[in-house]
Amino acid sequence: MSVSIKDIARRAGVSHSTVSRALSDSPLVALETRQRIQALAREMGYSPDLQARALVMGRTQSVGVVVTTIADPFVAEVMQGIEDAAHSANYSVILASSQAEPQREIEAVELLRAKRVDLVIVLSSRLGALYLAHLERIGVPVVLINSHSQDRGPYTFAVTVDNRHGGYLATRHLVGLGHRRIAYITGQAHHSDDQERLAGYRDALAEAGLPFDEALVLPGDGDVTGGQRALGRLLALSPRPTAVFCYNDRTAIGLIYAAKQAGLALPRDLAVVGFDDIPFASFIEPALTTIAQPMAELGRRAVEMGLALLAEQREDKVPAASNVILRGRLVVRASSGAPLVR
Amino acid sequence: MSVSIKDIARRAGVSHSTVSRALSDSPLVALETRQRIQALAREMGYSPDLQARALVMGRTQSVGVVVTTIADPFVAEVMQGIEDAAHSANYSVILASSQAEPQREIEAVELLRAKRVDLVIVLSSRLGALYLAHLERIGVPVVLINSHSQDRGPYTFAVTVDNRHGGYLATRHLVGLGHRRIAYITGQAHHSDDQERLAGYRDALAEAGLPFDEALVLPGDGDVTGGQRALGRLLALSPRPTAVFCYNDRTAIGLIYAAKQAGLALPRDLAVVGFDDIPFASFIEPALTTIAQPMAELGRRAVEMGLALLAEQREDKVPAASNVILRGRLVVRASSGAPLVR
DNA sequence: TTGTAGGCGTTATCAC
DNA sequence: GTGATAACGCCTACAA
Repeated sequence: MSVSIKDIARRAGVSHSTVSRALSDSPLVALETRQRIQALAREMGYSPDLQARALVMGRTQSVGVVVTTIADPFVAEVMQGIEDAAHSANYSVILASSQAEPQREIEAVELLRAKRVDLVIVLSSRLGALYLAHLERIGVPVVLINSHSQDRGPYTFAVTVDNRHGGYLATRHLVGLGHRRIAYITGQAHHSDDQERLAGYRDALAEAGLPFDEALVLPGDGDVTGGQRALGRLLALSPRPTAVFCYNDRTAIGLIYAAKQAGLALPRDLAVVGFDDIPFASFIEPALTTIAQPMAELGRRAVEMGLALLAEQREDKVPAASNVILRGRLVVRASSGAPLVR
Repeated sequence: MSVSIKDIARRAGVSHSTVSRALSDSPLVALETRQRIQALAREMGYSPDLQARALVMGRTQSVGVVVTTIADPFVAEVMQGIEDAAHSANYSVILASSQAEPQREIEAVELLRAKRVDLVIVLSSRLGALYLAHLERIGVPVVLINSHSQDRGPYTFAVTVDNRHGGYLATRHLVGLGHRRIAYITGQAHHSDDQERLAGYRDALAEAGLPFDEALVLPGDGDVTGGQRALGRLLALSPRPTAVFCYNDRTAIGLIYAAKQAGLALPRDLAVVGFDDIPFASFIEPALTTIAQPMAELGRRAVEMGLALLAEQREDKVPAASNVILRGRLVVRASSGAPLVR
């Protein structure tokens, strides 16, 4: 079928080991033969079998990525960063998506293990301890992106965005505009990202000497629909909040959509701040003020950290790496409005 | 490192071939031993090495996907469909992104070839004949999604959306609302998708007995910025068009954004129709009327077609498959407005 | 400077 | 029923 080093060896009248050496440009083989063989290989359309090589080398030069769904702009952007960094390091990317179904999550990990990837990156967030244990049995470094886990194995690390700081920035911005009653719409329940953003929200309130009011924390689900549904509860509050910080942009977009349908004038009647800065945040009306996550960078850093861990693991060193925490930045657009006049 | 069938064989006191058979549940091995070995394998945390298996089986059970960038909502949605179908068929997905750089496009194909993927899916659209030739040297079935190519090899097929029909639907919708001067904003130059959508636009005009006016075809670039820039030329036309059909949603979003900034009231001053129905099409203001492409289905069908081709190739049959053309559907939202009163 | 031989983890084809 | 043995394509001691 496909041409192998043996085929080349036969045509070149040398042994296959000489071909192998020549193709890896080994100085052990005479320059003349080396070039002759390389030319021949090109002419014959040789393509090395990476699997065969991986089998003997004990490394596949590939990184496995577990996502819930790739059809999420946030995930896709991070993926872009991963692909980019992997490519630079001469690694390839194997994608496994779990659709957030526990069963498929296990299958995904099992697949990556069987593929003998050198490194696993998980971009799922909601991983239980059991799942994590399963993940670590795979025996290669694991890097979690924006996912928390208290007890990790020795080669498991995380790259996260500083949620608490982001929540603080968002809320401080609203406080700075003069808002006193600021609501928060949560993401999925019991999600640590959510807890941290909420903590940042409380930090900013405390700093401004504003009381924290449990009633201003409204449940969302991290998606557009959650934002839409939250509007009703928000309008029912009395006095009505003048501003709202949303767990993420999708929630904010849903909220804005519902608010406009309800006849509110934004941002005058309600200032809105999101989180993520997904690609379309600037194209909704009003354009969304948000905390920009360095998505591609999250991906890049995860790969870099993983490769560093891999190197250390190979030398049996205790990993010197530590978790990476990147800060997001406040992007002010129209949805948070002008300073409040009272 | 990792436990192999030989390790299991040693512990079970049998030969490694028996273990191999037992693990594939072969009836050749006694039920009792079979179960004993399977239990042992589970206990020892055995994971089959897919590469070793692939080496001897001559198939990797993996599909390679070439994209320009995964950080494009359209691409991501199609990818979702691909991953889904691949998973169902017990195939894994290897992602290679080209960033639309010719150099990396070649590298991507080379990588997939070296990985010995059983099937390649290309989602890039702007592929030259040279690139295609390179692609076919890989020797496995190739399925193009939304990409055209006049001369293909025997195992190269395409899954496309019916661009002409989509362009027709979009334009007919505007005609039906009473518009007589309808502009078209193109995508990237010389892109066959673009030519086809334009052809559909002309079909609808012709059907309605409206003249085709070259001056109403304005250059875009397939992205948001192209739409933004097109507004100026559109406003300079006299008489000014009352409606516009855009090559894709991103173009339409850019146009709408610029139009609002210029003080136009949409859709009253200008009715807009896009193409794709990307996730946020319904959240911009006014919500975008568009042609919905069955994105996930494009991906699924590509995988199915590829696997069918693979089966035929293995039996050395002339492929019975033919290109698949899926129709998009018109999704009417606010941006195309109410019927024109004149 | 080159060739020979062994092995990576599988499956498959023989014998027994 | 089970066990040797070869083979897949590659790399790498070790020998020559």
